[in-house]
Amino acid sequence: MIVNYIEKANFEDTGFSYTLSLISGKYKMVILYCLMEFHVVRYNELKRYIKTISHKTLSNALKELEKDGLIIRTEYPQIPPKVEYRLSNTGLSLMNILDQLCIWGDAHKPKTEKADV
Amino acid sequence: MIVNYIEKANFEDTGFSYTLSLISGKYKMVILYCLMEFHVVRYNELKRYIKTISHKTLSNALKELEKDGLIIRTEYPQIPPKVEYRLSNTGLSLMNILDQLCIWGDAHKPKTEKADV
DNA sequence: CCGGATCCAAATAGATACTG
DNA sequence: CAGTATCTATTTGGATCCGG
Repeated sequence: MIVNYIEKANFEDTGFSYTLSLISGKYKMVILYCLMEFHVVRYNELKRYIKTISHKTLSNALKELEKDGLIIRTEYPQIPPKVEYRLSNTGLSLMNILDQLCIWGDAHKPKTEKADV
Repeated sequence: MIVNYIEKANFEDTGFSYTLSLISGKYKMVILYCLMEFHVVRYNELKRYIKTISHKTLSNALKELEKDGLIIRTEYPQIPPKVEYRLSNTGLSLMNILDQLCIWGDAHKPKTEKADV
């Protein structure tokens, strides 16, 4: 199945590119991991966890993750506002796979200055 | 293990980000799939397979893939030059994992107007 | 044939100010 | 509190010319 990618108009419409499009961007994965760790997180809480993220990047990423069905946004209509984010089941199922990328990466990552270099 | 990402300076130095850095870019995956399919491929051959890739993008991608140890470049010192590319064992081992991303993506990709294809 | 070098366009990310 | 709007900086990919 993997082979068809080349023929398929440069893999625009493949499952692989679809998956990658969900997690592309500098911070989406970090957000997902935060949600996995803390289960239910409010907007500013998330922003505090991911210290270096900007407002715009965070809010764009959250909107896309929600649109793609990986996370669930719950808004409480009150003053002051309260919004909570958490992983959907789809999001959770993706995390299992992404975890394998971590393991592979840890195994193959070049050791920095330790072993020999 | 996955949880430490948030603490780890925004996951700069994690296995996950390392893995993603290897395959980031618009065409790296396509190149890897080509090599997986055709085993040993010359530069211009590759360029013909991936019709829309530009010269610069292809050569940059190949250099990085080689530097990262995913592919092997063999140069034949002759006129005209001949250079062959193929997957390394490391590259091959990564493909197994990436294949799972394809499968997940195919399973979760929203169907577009066509029931099945 | 293989690719480097250069210049340009597009996409992505960050800083900051503002709003219900 | 939870965002949006705007303007800029950085990164990325593409087109083209040149050289061994």
